[in-house]
Amino acid sequence: MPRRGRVKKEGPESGEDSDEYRKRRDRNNQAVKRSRVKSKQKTQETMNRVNELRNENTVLEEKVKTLTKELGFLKELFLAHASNSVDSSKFDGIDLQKMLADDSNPSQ
Amino acid sequence: MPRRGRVKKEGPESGEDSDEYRKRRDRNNQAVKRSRVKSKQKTQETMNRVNELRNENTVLEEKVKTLTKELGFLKELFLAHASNSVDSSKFDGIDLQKMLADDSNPSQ
DNA sequence: TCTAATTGCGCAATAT
DNA sequence: CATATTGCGCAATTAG
Repeated sequence: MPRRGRVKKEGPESGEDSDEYRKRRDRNNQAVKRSRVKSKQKTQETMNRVNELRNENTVLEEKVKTLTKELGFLKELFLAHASNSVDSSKFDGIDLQKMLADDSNPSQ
Repeated sequence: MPRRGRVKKEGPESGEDSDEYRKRRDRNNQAVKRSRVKSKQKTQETMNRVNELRNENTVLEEKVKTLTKELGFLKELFLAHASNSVDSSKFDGIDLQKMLADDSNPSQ
């Protein structure tokens, strides 16, 4: 029973003509907006993350600098006072020889 | 000398009809593509930057950890051997009293 | 004023 | 079957 001008459905494509089509389009447009907002937020958060990490990095670098200076000071102090006769074997992963070496970066 | 069928310009809107209009549209479409490619690249680079910074951060944290441990070791070593009679005033920005204090984070 | 770059928006194809 | 994502073109706006 072929009714109407258009035979059956005229095609399952997205271009119906109105009514249900329009409803679907509107909902998709909303989805598109949501998706794009989300995308922009993510991008923004990533940029913020870069700044956070750069700050943490700066703090850590200063920390390393300070610790290195203090370590150098203590080494010199230690060597100046007495350079041998130590028990050691009390701290893990530390090589006394290396640590007391005169290079400014023992642990690398 | 008004030529052509349309009187003058028919309106400065973007919808001329063809020819020059089409040319402008095509050029704009190209510009849009370039702009979007660039935008995506920038986003990608930002994400890469985050990873780089996280790695640097990890390295620095390990460095701080190691230096802190070594420093603790040397302090104990120093205190165990001799806890007084030092000249100091030889290194800038270092407070010997604080440094030799028993807290594990002297410089903060 | 013109051109290129950006940006918001809707459509449709496609991915989830 | 519905929503989410994505490429694409249009037009308005911005920047140069």
